[in-house]
Amino acid sequence: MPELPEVETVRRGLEPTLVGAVVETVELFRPALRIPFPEGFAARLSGRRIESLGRRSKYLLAGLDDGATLLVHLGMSGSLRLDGGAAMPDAYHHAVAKDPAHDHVVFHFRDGVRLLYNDPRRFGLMDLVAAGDLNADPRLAVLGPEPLGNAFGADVLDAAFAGRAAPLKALLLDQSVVAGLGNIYVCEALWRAGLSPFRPAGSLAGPAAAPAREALVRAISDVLAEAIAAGGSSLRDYVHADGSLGYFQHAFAVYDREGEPCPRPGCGGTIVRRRQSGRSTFLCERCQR
DNA sequence: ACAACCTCCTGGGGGC
DNA sequence: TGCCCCCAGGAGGTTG
Repeated sequence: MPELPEVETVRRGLEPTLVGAVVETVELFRPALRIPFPEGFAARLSGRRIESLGRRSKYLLAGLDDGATLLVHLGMSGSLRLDGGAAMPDAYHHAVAKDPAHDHVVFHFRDGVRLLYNDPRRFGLMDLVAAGDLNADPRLAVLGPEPLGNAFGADVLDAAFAGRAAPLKALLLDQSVVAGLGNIYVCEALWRAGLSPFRPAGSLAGPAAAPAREALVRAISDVLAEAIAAGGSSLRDYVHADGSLGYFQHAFAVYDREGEPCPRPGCGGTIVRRRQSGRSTFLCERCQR
């Protein structure tokens, strides 16, 4: 589910409560999500103070006071919700849609504060990475640059696209090219840049395509920044840490908008849905080339 | 190396 | 109301 803007929204929602908090106990209701929980997961977390809450791509990274890192990925349908505690507004308890059947992990903190990990499809994962070089973890080591960071730019795309016959969309979904994009934001960024998801990536390499690459970089950065500002997109399962919803889905130009008019001024095209390597792609075939 | 599958899992929605 | 099929925001693995 959650792509970079949703994970970042969750991170920001959790940070004020979690940083400085001490884990009292952890309840596990199943042996595994996408992968098994590591040996002694609950015991290793118990008593640990959370020193930081970061994000890399779609991973949440909770730095612990023993130097280890709790790594959390929400997969397609995972969510993290805070519950309880004196600081929690009453309204919160009404906003949260309770779904105890899929609350697979509950972290208990002081004063009755709980953090619930809910994930109907169980494509998410949690793991503990021992103290040391976090970026050497194989899951993080393969990731490309953060799309909102200084290391990402048109030159990165030039190198990634050169000589590639794969469609543009496939490379933007490749987390080793640029980290954090998923189906929604790739569709949206390509529409903004006026580029077809089916176009061979190699056609965007080289000096002649530099303006198109610049437009694409701008489109990616803009759509992600706007989505974060809107609290992400809530489709099916995604909710904020406080149970409220994002609203960037209302700003989609193409995603899930099959049959609607292309919002580009003067275009006059219609949004279509196409099958691309087993997944849905939304685009306007009139203005995306 | 690269590109095109396939798979993990469950729930919601549409069609009949 | 019920059933069946299709669909879903990710990503790692396998196959040619």
